[in-house]
Amino acid sequence: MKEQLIGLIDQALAALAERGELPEAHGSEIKIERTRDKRHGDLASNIALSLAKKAGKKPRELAQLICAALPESPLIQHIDVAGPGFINFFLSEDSSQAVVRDILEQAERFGRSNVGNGRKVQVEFVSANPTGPLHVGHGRGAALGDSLCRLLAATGWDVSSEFYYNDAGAQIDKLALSVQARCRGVAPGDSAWPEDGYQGDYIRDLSASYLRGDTVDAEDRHIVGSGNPDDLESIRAFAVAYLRREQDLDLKAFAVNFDVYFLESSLYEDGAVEQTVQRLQGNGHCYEKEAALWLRTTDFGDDKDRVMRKRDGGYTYFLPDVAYHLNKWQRGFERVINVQGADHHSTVTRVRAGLQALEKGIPAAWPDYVLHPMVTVIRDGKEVKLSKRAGSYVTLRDLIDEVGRDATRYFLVARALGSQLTFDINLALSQTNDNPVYYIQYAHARTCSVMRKLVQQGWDWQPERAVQHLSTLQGEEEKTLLRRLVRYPEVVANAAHHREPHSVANYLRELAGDFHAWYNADNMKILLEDQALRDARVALSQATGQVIASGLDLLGVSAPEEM
RNA sequence: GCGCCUGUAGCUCAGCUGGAUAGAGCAGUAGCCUUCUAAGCUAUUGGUCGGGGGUUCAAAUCCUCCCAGGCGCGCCA
Repeated sequence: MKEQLIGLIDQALAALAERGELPEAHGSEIKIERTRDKRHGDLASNIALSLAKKAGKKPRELAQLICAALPESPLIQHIDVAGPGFINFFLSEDSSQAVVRDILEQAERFGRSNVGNGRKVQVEFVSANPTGPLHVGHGRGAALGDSLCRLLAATGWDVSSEFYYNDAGAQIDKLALSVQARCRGVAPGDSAWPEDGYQGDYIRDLSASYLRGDTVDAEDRHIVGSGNPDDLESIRAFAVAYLRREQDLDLKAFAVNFDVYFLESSLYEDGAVEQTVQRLQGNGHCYEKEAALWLRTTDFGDDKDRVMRKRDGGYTYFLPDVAYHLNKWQRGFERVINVQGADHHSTVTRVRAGLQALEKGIPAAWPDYVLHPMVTVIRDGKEVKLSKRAGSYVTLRDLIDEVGRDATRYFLVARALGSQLTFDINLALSQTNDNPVYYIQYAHARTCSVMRKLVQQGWDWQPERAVQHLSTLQGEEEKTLLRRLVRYPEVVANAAHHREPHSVANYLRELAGDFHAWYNADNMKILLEDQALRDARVALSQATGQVIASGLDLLGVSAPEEM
């Protein structure tokens, strides 16, 4: 739609240039925008304002000239020059009514596009350590990452979702020691309790399970606890599997799936970590200092150099991170998006610097990061503290159990990325207008209810017949709803491009509002005796239901048929 | 101290990347169910867009300096 209008304006400008009314190479990009106010038409261009100076004419005068030079088009009903010199386009009714036909024909494909053109993109998210259950912060990452995957897939990308499983390193040692201590009856606070040990109740449950000799069936591993408190290796393997299984269950309850689980330990096993060190040293970006091996990341924009190999010979987390991202690059992902909590933002420059030092031709801004601040949870107006170590804790699963998956996902994804998110449990539980999840789902359920009632009354409805009567959709509320539906493909495309799922959530709330307003409008009834009117209104209702269902699916929220 | 993020109605937040009179929901006020789901609708009150300066036809949006809050600045991840 926009492209077609831009084409028309381009033709007009060329015609004016030919007549000498405009300089030949105006060099201004033609922009078309959705108007905010209905009185300004459907679309508007500021081209006359931005060209006025170069043309040596007053903006309104220039706008008039452009309008006069615009070719005729069936899309356009009429054109206005308004305000300081905007050109407002009022689209013909046919063009907005036609969206109903498009939606009914394309069904769930409506709104999808192919800008990605089958290119590969990887989205890494959650990537929680197997040292405890997932908390609400992970939930935000999961909701964002999964929605982002769906948006990218809807715009033609070949998406692979990945969970980086941090099953090696010091945190895991700490976990194993904490479990061992519990096995031996040592409790947090005792003198024998390991420093910085994990204190949560789940550690106690875990050790009891280990001592019983339980079998753990996780996604990728099956382990039997030996029950021997002295066997730290056995404890470690059991604990990792046990917590892995817990996280699998959390993610399943959240309806989040990953295509690939990548184990950090595999980077050690196949020598990738060692090769990465050698490559970095070979490239001359390393030096030894105080018995540690450093990478000169300051050569690549970092504010200080980083240790790769510690004095004790172990690697810092940073090095496997670089090896991991090299692996992603070698797998052919030209585009990688890492979704992380903002508390990890210092890794961004570090990982990129490490990749640059490899001298593999990786772009300096690769990979992309989506960083989200952490989540605070409030209940009854009071904050619920999150602390894994201390064990007072709102897990993701607690939240799903209490408020449901749909509400949890919606609230975690509906806020702008950069904002600190306050999850209000009471709000998520409320079943009124305050709660946008129910508001949107209710609109969808109503469209389904209309269809059920239609069948009950013995009428039939066929999309092919119905679309012939779309011109009867003349009410103000109907026009508003149509205008909203027309926008859906742009909303999806923009949300994917800017990596902002929340704009889909906002759009759906507005769409649901337009639908409810129409449904409740004076003298408005969908299921009328008059077949032409009934056909058209059912078509509009069905189209709205389809777009709501598609949009909710992008957020991972269900669209119930009745409530 | 340095870096990143945030500041918009009493509250929770949008604001389509520079456009026209800054918008929703909640809360407040006044109305709407013998009619397709009232988990809904209609009307209405409410603003120095944190503050100052700058850029231009045009700034909540871009630049700059302050103020306030969050996060980070480990041989932790």
